[in-house]
Amino acid sequence: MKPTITDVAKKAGVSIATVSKVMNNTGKISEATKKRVLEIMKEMEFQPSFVASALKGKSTYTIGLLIPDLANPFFAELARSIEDRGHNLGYNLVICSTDYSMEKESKYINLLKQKSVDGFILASGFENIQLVKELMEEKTPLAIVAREMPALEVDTVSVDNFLGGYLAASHLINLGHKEIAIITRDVWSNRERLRGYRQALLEAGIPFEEKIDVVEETSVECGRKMAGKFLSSARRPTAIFACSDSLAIGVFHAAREFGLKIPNDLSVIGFDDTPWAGASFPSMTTIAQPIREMGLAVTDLLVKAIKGEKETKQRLILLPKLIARESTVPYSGR
Amino acid sequence: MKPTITDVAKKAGVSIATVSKVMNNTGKISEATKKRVLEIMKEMEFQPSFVASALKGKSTYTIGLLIPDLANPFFAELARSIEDRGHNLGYNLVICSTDYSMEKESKYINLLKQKSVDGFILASGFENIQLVKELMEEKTPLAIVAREMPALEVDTVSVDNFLGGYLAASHLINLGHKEIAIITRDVWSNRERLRGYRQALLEAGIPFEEKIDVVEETSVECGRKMAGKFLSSARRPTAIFACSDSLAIGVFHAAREFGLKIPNDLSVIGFDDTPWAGASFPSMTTIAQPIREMGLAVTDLLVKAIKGEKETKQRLILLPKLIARESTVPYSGR
DNA sequence: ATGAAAGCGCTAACAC
DNA sequence: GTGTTAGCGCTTTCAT
Repeated sequence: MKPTITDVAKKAGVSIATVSKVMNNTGKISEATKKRVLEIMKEMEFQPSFVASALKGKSTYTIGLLIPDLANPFFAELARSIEDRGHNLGYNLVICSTDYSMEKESKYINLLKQKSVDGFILASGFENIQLVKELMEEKTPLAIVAREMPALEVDTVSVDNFLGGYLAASHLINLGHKEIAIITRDVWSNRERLRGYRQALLEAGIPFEEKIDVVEETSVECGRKMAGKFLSSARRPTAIFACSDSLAIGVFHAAREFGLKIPNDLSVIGFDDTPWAGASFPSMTTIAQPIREMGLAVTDLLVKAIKGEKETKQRLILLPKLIARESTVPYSGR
Repeated sequence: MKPTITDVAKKAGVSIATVSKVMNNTGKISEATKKRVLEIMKEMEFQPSFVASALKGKSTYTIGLLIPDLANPFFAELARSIEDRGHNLGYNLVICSTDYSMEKESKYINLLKQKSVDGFILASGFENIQLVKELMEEKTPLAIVAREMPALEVDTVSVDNFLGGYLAASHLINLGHKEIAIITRDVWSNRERLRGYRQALLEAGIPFEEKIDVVEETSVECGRKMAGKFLSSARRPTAIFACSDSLAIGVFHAAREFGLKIPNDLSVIGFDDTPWAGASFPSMTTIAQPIREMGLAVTDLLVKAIKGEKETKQRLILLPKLIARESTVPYSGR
């Protein structure tokens, strides 16, 4: 069996209290005993049990991350950056994919509470606001990322999705496009992007003709199908703004099916700047989210909350950036 | 504070032992008290603490997953499938990215052992065999996925990488290619693919001319650079087998830089069948790994081991499949 | 500077 | 059927 604090104490000829103090660097102990105990611990390969100390009310050094889908490159990257910062700060990550299901959200939250995680990071797509409120009332440390909850006083790191949509549409408008379609999804972030898109059209005096398509799922296939609808319509758009890179890839496919060349026959802009964007052909113009920075920042926020080092809550809004590549060009008549 | 077993016992007017028995459905209790206790538990929203029961030697219902990089689509997908099956069986997943570093491997293993995870799933890229041996000696439940450790008696789920390499090379050979280069990486899975490639060449009587390039990292950029070397060489290959889809995407880029059309001037085949493969242009011929099946199977194996339901260890080898798309065509002279 | 002892919330013998 | 009790491995007062 693994050695326990009692084994160490016995071997060192001291009490378990002394060993505990040495481990935690608390209380007063003579240099001599400290050194001896430390040696014995090394010798026995003693590893204190987190479970036992957690039971005494200390941290589990584990944080729960709830995201819609780990297999989605955006969330995978986000999770990775949270993992990195977490590990640096001594925390492990339990990851749960919710598939945008409120049922799973509350199931996982409850489960992780039973496991005494130190806190939660809730990522974009977390829909159950009521649950968030309950967590806050219980004073469970909590931070939100890639999502905003305007009505709640909660630490948040997000990207300005409105600006992102605005940038995307403005880019196309500046290139001379007037028939600009948008493919979006009915989730919070996409709704903001849509607002930004509308605002840009409005400012440019382009009539807003409901060239909107709402997909059920953020997938290449959905993007393809929806783009197909646009491309087969009477007045087909000269540019399409897809609210995610994978949707945009779907647009690429649809364009090929219709014998349309990107970017000459159709400009396409995506969102996220996942690796796909740079790897596609032609390479994709897109709106980059500072994913890594978001992950790092939200982890710092949560850990500070866990440690009680913070007084005031904050909202950090990072700005997206236009990455102009090859899939968008000036409009050149029909 | 959250109610404890004592609170419930008090309110129900029974002993904590009774409550415990009701919770765990053990021992003998009258239907009447059982019902009453259950009601009180619901009423108080009592959630038993995993930490406390773990301290008594029971499961933590947490499994540790060690993978090279969560942000890599292959591993993200694998992790997601493990997560799914794990959740169905009542387990949570702590994910640690090792970046192929033995140092991180042992750091995370130790940390998770302190946290009393029930078992480990070690994915491809786990290099520290010695560490695996130690875990086995300690009887820590353990399973390996997407990787083989031929010398170890350990539950394993992997894909036949040799066959994968063989399939890829054979496909190109059957298309009439004779100058077939390979871009690979010095990790276990890729070494096997290389062996398969060599075997196919051997059988076809094609002299093996060391048209091999070993990259340091599985990235688009590395693929691009390495392919560049081949394409600028005197006798440039007519086909390239890249040992991963991202590497293959790099080859796509390089080809464009050299003014070569895929597939007419150069056939390219990848490995993994990540979403990139279907989404690329032209769409990529590749070798598909049954990622999801691997994740499910390895989780089942581990959980059985944790529960002590299994006698014998096993190795499950799933077979890869050629997905023929557009990036490979028959060789048609220069 | 060190140790004895009282738990943290729960499980599992064992007694009644 | 139900309750008493002794821990699991550790932290933390409070004596000494």
